[in-house]
Amino acid sequence: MSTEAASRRGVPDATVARLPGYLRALTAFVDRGITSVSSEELATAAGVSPAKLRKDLSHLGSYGVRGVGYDVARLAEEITDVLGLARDWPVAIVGMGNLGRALAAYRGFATRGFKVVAVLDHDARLVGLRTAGHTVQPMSALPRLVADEGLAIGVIATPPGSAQLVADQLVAAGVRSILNFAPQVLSVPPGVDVRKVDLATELQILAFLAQQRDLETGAEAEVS
Amino acid sequence: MSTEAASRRGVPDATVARLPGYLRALTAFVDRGITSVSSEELATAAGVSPAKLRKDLSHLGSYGVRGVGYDVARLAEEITDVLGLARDWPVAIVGMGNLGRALAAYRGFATRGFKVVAVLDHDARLVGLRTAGHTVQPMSALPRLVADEGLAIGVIATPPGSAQLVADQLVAAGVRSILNFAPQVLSVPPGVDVRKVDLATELQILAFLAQQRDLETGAEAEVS
DNA sequence: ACGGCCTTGTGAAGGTATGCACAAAGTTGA
DNA sequence: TCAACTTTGTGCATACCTTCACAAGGCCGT
Repeated sequence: MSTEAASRRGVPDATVARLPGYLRALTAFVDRGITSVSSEELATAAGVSPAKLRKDLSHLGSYGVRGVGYDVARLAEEITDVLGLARDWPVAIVGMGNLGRALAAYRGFATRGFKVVAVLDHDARLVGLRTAGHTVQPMSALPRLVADEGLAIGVIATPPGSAQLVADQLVAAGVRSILNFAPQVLSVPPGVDVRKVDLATELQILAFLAQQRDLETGAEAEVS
Repeated sequence: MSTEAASRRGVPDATVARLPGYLRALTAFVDRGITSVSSEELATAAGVSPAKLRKDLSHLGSYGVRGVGYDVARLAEEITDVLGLARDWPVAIVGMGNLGRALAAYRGFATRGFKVVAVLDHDARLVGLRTAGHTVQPMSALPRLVADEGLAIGVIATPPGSAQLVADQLVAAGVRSILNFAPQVLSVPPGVDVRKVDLATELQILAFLAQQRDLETGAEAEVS
């Protein structure tokens, strides 16, 4: 894939991608007052197999007790630590269209280690408007946000045509983590991480699976 | 068109996940009036390596010409066909909160093989309201939508607490493809496909990568 | 007609991820 | 104290994915 592929700190990429799910399941157990879980219970709650869960957790160290299971609070803290969520990460959302406003209003940030410190838009007509408790700022505010607020993560919620420009501006300001909602491949220098969330891609994969299902069902019907 | 069923069944998951990206890049080439591309050009536009692209396309059959490249229109048509996008898939969006409304207003559906045939909400107070050209319908409308409109894909944009219930209702009505935006593991019977889009998970993965970067930079500084 | 030049398609190799099965290790109860 | 029980952690085998390197194959100029 990108620059440094494989595993960092010995934790495989596939495992890292599942850790947030484990953390969410653990948080739910905490809320229900459950203090200890087996790999089977946690795996079910997270939607994976017990073997996979144990293998994943083994990459973080030994935090379970044989014959008993895992201490919910301790494991949650360990995963929080590994993911780097012990502190809050300042996030800025760029692009105040429908999606940008919905993201700005999303309440899930605060409880999961993130804090929206600013919302921005390239369009001067939107600058100054208030939405979801934030005043829309111009792109020129980026350097100050990085310097004063420690802005570390940029969320791109613009139309695809503006996404690369916004990415360039984020990178120029010193942001090195980007979450891109625009259906557009971004080119960024080494040392900058980009992750992509794409509705159309997911739907198209579902369409493929659905068609596959229909074809196979038809084939079976023919055989029998 | 000739070797359909046989070759498509063997398309690896990882390849299927990249096909939408190739299709998008090809569409962009069509718009620019370009009729032929090499694996190198297409790979760059899609953000993958040329070798990976060629291997992926080889799973669909031989649609390139050695020494020349790929015919843009023909390859786009082939991928459209493999993904099952030759026809439009009827989609319903459930949950008219901020995210649901943003999704309902998203214009990318129509051009990519999907058609929003209905938006629904469990809350009776929202039923009847108009948003983005649709009238919000109650959940009880689902069976009719499946029967009359051929509804095939359900998008869940509800709070996590309602997601499982909505999934159950979708499945009961006959929907077998679900795109879940709620941070909640869904349990569905065999034969139903669920894909998940989760903002918080993606941000947490970015946080992990950012922390690794910081740690490694620090470590290098110590060494030198 | 044909040799030179390109780019595809693909075997082979290496690397990752997954699932199985069981030994290791801790707990519980008598 | 100790034996029986439970569940973790992990070695191994397998499947999957990616990358490399090059032979196969088609076009173009002469």
